[in-house]
Amino acid sequence: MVKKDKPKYKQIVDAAVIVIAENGYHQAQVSKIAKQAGVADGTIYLYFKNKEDILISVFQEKMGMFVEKLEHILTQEVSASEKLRLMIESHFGLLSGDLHLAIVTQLELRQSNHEIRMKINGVLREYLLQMDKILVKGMEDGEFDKDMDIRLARQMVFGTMDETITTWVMNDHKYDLVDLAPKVHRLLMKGMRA
Amino acid sequence: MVKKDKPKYKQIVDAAVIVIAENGYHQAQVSKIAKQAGVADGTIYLYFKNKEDILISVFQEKMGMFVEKLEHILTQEVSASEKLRLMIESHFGLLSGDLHLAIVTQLELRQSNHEIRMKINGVLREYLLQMDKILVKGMEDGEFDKDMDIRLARQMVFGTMDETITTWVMNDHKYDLVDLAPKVHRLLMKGMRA
Amino acid sequence: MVKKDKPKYKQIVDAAVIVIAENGYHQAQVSKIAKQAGVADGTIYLYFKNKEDILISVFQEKMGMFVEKLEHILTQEVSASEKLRLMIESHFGLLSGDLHLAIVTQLELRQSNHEIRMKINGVLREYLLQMDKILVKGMEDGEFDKDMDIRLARQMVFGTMDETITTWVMNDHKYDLVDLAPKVHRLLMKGMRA
Amino acid sequence: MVKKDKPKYKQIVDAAVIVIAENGYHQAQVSKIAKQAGVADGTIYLYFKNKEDILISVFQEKMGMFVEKLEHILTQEVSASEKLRLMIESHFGLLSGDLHLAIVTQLELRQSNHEIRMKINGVLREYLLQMDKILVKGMEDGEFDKDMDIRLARQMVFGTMDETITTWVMNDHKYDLVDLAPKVHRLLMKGMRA
DNA sequence: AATGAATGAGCTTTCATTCAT
DNA sequence: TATGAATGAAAGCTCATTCAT
Repeated sequence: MVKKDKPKYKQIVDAAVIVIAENGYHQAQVSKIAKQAGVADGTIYLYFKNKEDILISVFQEKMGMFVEKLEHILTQEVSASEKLRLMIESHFGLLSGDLHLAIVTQLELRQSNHEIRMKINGVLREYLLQMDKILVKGMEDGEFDKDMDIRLARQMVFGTMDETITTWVMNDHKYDLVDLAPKVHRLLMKGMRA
Repeated sequence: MVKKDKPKYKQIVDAAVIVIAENGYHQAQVSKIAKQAGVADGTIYLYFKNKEDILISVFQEKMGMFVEKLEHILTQEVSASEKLRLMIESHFGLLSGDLHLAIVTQLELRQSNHEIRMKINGVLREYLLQMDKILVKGMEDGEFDKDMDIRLARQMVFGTMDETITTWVMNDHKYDLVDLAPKVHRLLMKGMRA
Repeated sequence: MVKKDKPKYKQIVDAAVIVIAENGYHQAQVSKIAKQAGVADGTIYLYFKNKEDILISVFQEKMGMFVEKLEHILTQEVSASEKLRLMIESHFGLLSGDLHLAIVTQLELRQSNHEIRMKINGVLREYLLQMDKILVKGMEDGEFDKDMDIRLARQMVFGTMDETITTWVMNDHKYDLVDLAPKVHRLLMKGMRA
Repeated sequence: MVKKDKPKYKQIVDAAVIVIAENGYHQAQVSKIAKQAGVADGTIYLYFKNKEDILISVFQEKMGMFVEKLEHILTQEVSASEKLRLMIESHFGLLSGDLHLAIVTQLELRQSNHEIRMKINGVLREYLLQMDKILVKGMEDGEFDKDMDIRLARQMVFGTMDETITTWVMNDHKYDLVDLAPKVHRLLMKGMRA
């Protein structure tokens, strides 16, 4: 049984999300995370190399949920456009359902230093690669414009989603994020349609 | 002559950009900025209230250039689509021409704490308001889809640009950013066209 | 076991007395106190909220000895005049026995800022209240002048003692302070006698 | 014409008293004193060696008034007891008439460092020497107890006065200080009477 | 495995003093 | 004489990490 499977590992990761969301990135001290997790400060270091390792693990563990959902969507027998819609909806849905997580990924974790952000980007890459598969499929099937620059298209899709979520978080979740999914989908589709 | 017009004010702001770009946000100590600016540590405090004030001033001073360019574009007698193209080109151009600034705005300044980012967002808002004017104009003139949600459209435009620039910065400016402007414009236009 | 009972608490308070006495109030840096106490700088902050808290604690801990002695004297079955004598003798004796403490209370701690001195005065008040009990008892028993203004009498007693001790400290303890107690007692008694 | 006679010298000393009284010793920066005096920071250093020199000068200039009054009292053809009464009354009167000065001498200046306080004590000595003359005269004339220890008596007189004034200042001058003079005189006289 | 007391490096800001004008 | 912009040394406090128990 590896460390990641032990109950305290997840306990600490979840505690980190809560502490960061409630206190902000710069006020999320290791001792606070330990207290929230119900363990001693020193115990943290039996499961994580250092504080940075906790933060990256938070992103890995949680991003994993997004990748899994996306992989599931990819196996479905529907059009690329529909897959895109499902992805947006699922992405918005996951964050709507965990406000702490939304705050952490959209606002707080972006305050981390260069090195951590680079490692986070490594984790994010996997998600973007899956996203690319939808775009490629759509172009092959003639649903999306064959002349699209894949990278630009991906940046538009991800940039639009990201900007939409961040605005929603910064407006204190005043409106329903998932309700926006169809509109965002339609807007993006118009841009990419063949 | 107010403080902002004195040569040392700009000297320190420019030094801050260089130091933050080269050392990262968290390694940009006041003493480093002072040294780069060629003044004593204490001199900084004759021109800025505190460190936070330096960082916000960096954003204000530099963002000012973007707003000015955009205001100039808005006065031109061209179509909304053409204005959008000019905006993207000008935005990409300014950052291409100052790699330090690009690093600072796209990566480093986002690591600042909540309070500073809120103030930065205040400055950014002005830019987004100008951007909205282009979108509204386009919708009124029948160039852009009259049924667009302005906020979503703005998020798509800004999100796409932002994501494109950040990717470029994180890839060490390996390719020419301005060259991407027409493609980004075309992609966004397709999405917004009437 | 509360913080005040832990050995390091007293260790740090005692170190503070020595450092302040030997270096002066304004040269008593936290790092010096930590070094003298044989702990790390950070350890100080496990036992004290901040530097101010150390200084107030010094006064509280040490003044506590004076109050205890005085309370003991008050329980004794002797005349008010004799209690006054015992108080003066005991007060002079405690400071004679700890020259560092004498310097700190008579000279250095008075250089502290307004806020600290106000808190110190709070501690001192308890001592003065006990002192008042002696004066009231003496007036009730007909030993002291019944028409005395209690506040003025207390100011004479405390002012004379304080001035006597301060002069002794500033003269580098050249003579024996306790030897002066009977004379001071006689002088004060003459002033207050019925 | 020496520096002390120039108008700016007194201007700065008076400014210092006001600034210290209104802001507290530790918030009385040189620049604040300069501003209050209506001169440039640098000008201060044309009249005073350093900040310490300003503070000592404040005490010298103001204490001079007390010594002059006392010298005048000494020339009068009255009993020692009456001289003592005049001294207390005049001392209380001068401070009652200049609340800023009272705050500065009784509270703020005592926060200065060891060195400054030593120099202040030098100035004070002159006053105490004059005070001794009254006590000696009283003992020679048989008004005061011939067996008194002069130093102790002086400490009682000065300590009582000082404690009385400080209490009055700390109680925000709620009552009239000069009104207390006769009572203080009577109390001290009882203690010293032959 | 778990604890938590102890460590100590690191940084912003103030302000007395100087000196070129 | 007078100015005031510039200087730069100095210190309290935090918190990630360790390690003896």
